[in-house]
Amino acid sequence: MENTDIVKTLNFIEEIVEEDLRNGKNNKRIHTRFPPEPNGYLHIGHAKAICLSFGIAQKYNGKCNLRFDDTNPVTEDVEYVDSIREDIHWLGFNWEGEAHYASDYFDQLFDWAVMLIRMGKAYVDETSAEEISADRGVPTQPGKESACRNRTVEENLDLFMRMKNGEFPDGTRVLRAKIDMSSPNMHMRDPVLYRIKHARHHRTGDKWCIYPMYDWAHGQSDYIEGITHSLCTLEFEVHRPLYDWCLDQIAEGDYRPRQIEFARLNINYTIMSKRRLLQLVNDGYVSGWDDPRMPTICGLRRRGYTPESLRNFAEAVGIAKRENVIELTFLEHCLREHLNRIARRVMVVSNPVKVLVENYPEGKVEIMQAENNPEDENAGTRDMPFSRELYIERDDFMEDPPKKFFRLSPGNEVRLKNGYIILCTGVDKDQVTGEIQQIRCTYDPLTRSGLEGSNRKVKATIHWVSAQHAIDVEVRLYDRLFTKADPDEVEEGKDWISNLNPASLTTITAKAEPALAAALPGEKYQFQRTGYFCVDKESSLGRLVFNRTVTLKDDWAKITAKQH
RNA sequence: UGCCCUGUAGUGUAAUUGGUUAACACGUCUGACUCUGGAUCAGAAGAUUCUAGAUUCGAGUUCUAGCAGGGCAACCA
Repeated sequence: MENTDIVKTLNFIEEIVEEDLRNGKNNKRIHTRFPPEPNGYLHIGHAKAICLSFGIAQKYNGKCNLRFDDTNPVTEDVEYVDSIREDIHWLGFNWEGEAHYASDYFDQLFDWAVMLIRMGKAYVDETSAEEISADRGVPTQPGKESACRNRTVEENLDLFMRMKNGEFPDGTRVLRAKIDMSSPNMHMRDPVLYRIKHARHHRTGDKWCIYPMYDWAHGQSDYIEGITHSLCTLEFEVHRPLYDWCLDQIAEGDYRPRQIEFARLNINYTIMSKRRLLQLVNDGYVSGWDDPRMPTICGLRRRGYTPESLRNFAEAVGIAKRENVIELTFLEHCLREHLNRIARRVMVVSNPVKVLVENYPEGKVEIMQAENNPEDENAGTRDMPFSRELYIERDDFMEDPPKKFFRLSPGNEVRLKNGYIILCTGVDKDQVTGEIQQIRCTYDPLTRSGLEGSNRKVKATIHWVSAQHAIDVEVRLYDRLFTKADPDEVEEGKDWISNLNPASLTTITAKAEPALAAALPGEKYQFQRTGYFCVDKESSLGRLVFNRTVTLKDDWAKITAKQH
């Protein structure tokens, strides 16, 4: 009776939020944001961040903005903007109001930069990029101050205006903050605030030829939007002093957004870097961003993942600052948990072998009733034709079975799910190759599913389809993209590409029960005893294509694996 | 060698904020049940809480010193 309630503990960010709430900080407002750069597709790591920032807002009655961090026009594109919006909605989240863009704030950011110059805290530097980099020094040694560091305010103002007006070519000048060239934090060694890029921006067009850097844009954007908790991944930890510094220069009053960092998601057998995902696409290792093997949200969607399963995964994985590698099998567990509840069951034989039921009348067809989903009593039933010639899975028969093999073998009985109990009487083999061409059986008419005679104990139940009624479908069997848990673990001279799994996609033609003929793209099924599958977007009524989302757990496979 | 962050079963996350027997989930192993070798149910194994000191009646939690891992030296975000 007592102590059965498991109190859901808070993660460290929720603790901070609740403490801020207790202290009445920001008038008890909670406002987060998700700030993707539109230069690639969202992946499951972003899904974690999305669930966090939107989830915190939901939980504490706050708001969450979507803001495109579009300060670098040369890598960014509207194609990505659209996909990002779609993916967030698909995951089940809605941002507050309209989507925001850092580029919406370019005017304000510029004015603040001018203000900074007037305060003597920023200067135009015409040192080359290489020299600036060299002068910044190394972490263990202080940097060297630029010769431009002590220009007059007037000179800086004039130069900055001319930068803005397009008088200088790309890369010839930057605006730098004047902070501390000997800071142990490299980011405080007079960071670049603006650079010249004569590039067309996807939103502001040709209005600007100078663009703010991340550090000069991000905190200010948070500030403008009234963000209270700005959640980001660990690599921005060292930026926080700069984030705070920038805000202190421009902020009036007490309000400050607060940056909090958490550890990014890593999953074994998986890569998450945008650069590498792009390489997989560009070099043709996968068919596109939404290839079902990709960890992108659109790839997972096409693979058959559900938003629920991804949200549950993000919740279960938790939030902390410690580096982590989640097991891919855990993601799959979260997936199965949901699919088990919602997927309609059907029978599909992927590697068929013919069964002849010798004592079943030729030409006779019976209609069997099959439960659509034992986990959902409202799912109803469907009809399955039964006849004299059937297909079963080749793996479900063994001529000379080992001890723990419970399925069909000569002299043994097996139950055909929703059908009859059959007894194997023999096999017909190709005389030359020895390959089994047909399995001979007899059926017991009293054991039809639902009849009393069927209540007999039989060791195993297998799936089947009626040969004359079955339809051919294309099935794409997907497996993990990499052969190594850590794709970076490579021999001398090789790179992560060499760890790509050559068997990550196998395409087969399978025999499906006729009820599947009307399957529509996106629909999710459980092929009984095999796995979860969804109808691919390339599928059509005449030519069905299924993607294997994930296999069912398979204890038999575990047993056989152990014997080797 | 500078600065910052992080070290808790195989994996991830907890631990009433210094309180006694370190919890939960996944995984692993047993068993039960089953017209999916799925699902479900019951149980078990598995941790010197990175190490060594210190403070304390009491330390996973505080302090010091080490060690290990990660991050930081883009006109990327």
